Amino acid sequence: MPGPTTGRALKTTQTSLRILELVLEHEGLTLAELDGLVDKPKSSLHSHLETLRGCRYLKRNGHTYEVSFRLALLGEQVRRRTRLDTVATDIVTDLSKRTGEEANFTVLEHGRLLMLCGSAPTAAHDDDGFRREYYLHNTAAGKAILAEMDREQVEAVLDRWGMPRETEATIADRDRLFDALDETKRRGYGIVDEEFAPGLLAVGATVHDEDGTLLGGLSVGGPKYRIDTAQLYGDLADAVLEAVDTLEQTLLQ
Amino acid sequence: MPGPTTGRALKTTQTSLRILELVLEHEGLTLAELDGLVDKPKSSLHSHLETLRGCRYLKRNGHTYEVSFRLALLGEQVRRRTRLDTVATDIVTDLSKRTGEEANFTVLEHGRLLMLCGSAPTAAHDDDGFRREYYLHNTAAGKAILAEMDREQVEAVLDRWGMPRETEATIADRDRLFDALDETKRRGYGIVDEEFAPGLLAVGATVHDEDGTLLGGLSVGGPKYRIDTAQLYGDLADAVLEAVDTLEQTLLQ
DNA sequence: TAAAATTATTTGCATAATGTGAACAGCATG
DNA sequence: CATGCTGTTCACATTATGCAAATAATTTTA
Repeated sequence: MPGPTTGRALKTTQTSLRILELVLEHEGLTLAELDGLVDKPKSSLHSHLETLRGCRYLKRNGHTYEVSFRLALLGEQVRRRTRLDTVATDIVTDLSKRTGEEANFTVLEHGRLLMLCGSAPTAAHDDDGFRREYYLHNTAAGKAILAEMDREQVEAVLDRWGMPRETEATIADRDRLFDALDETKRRGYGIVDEEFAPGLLAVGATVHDEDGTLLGGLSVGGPKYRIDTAQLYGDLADAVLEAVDTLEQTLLQ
Repeated sequence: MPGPTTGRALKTTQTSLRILELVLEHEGLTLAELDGLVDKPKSSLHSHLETLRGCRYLKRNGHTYEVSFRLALLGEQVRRRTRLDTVATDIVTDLSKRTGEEANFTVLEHGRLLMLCGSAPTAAHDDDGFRREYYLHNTAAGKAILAEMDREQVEAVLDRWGMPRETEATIADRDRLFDALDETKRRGYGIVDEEFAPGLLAVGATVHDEDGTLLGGLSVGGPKYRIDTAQLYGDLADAVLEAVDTLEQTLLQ
């Protein structure tokens, strides 16, 4: 599950963090329950849990472990560090109002998209227990991002995360994806036609740093019964590209 | 720095997490800079950093490491798990409006108080880089909480966290603290008179679970020039106790 | 442009720290 | 009172980590 690292990966840390995430995902676990989820002896799990507790990442009520509120505070620190969050929020709400559809801003990290701000989490399956974390191959913004990477980078992303099917329409074949990405590149923005969720159409485009670094993506979408093709490639696409522009402009102030 | 654990503490995990927190605190660090902060060889630090990156807790731009946004998402998961957050927010704003002073709700965790919701972080020194994390011995809610613990538990808290001076008035002596706690117990709520910040008066009381477990504290406070003693022990104290009551009532619905 | 300095990364080795399973303890249930 | 269940401890084997020095990559300086 942990990704590639330069140098030597510390397995102790890896399993500790995996356990932390399991506790978060399962909203409180006992040692015995964890024992069923992880292939390690109880005594090892015990050490990890108690170490995480000692470091104030976990706490316990009786026999069940829970993630500490401290994690929430630490997380907010991360948000506060950047202007990105507040700036994007305004632009996303504006984009949503203008188009009448749901909009969101996602950040590219480790080959996934994390929703920083936007409408309520979409219909996506809660596959990793977290929501708000998306693949690149089946999202509008994600495809726009992949289209900007060179083949090598794309392969690296796919190697790490695969191409899980979300719907019937999800592109699960590398060659077909590369074709789609060529098209995306020519077009200048990404499209998903029910590849992410049944009945969902969306447009997405990439957002860049002041020095051209890929930050993430902006996207709008809605149900197919409300949006037709002309709109998707027309008004909606224009709105997204315009929003990207204002966002990038605002960021370099 | 890590606290006591039952069982064996995993040092690898401990230092990994310490490094994570250092990166968060210092808003991006290079390996070389970290080398100055932690007493470990560069090669070890490298392994920890890269492991944390592999697990998507850190990312890097060039040579500087930063904490991933993912931590923000994980943190939000923690908040979303509980009703406490939303319920307390309403009551805190109400309390603040009624009294005209700043109010906040803090949660007890690992012998510290974490501000879950409330007015902007108070004038406290940013001693652990995080703000929003308070000691028990020099806060109104904290003293109310300590007053409910038995001596053994109080000693444990003090052993772990000490009694750092925040101001001249901060109680830095155990015996004097225990005297103050006896008084607090009789009174039914905690008071700080410039012990937390110069010129700041505050009242705080404990908040309990549906089954009587200590959850945290609610408090109101403001500058000395606006609040006199009669008010502090009168209207303000009453307001806090009333707010605690509604909060607890709402929680068990 | 070359040399120097600064940074990150790799590697082999010694050893400490972790993984392991079995034994122990603590608690509720029947 | 015994029987399950839970979590906790322990001694041992082994592996994974810490370490220091060497290498590589990069930037700075001359």
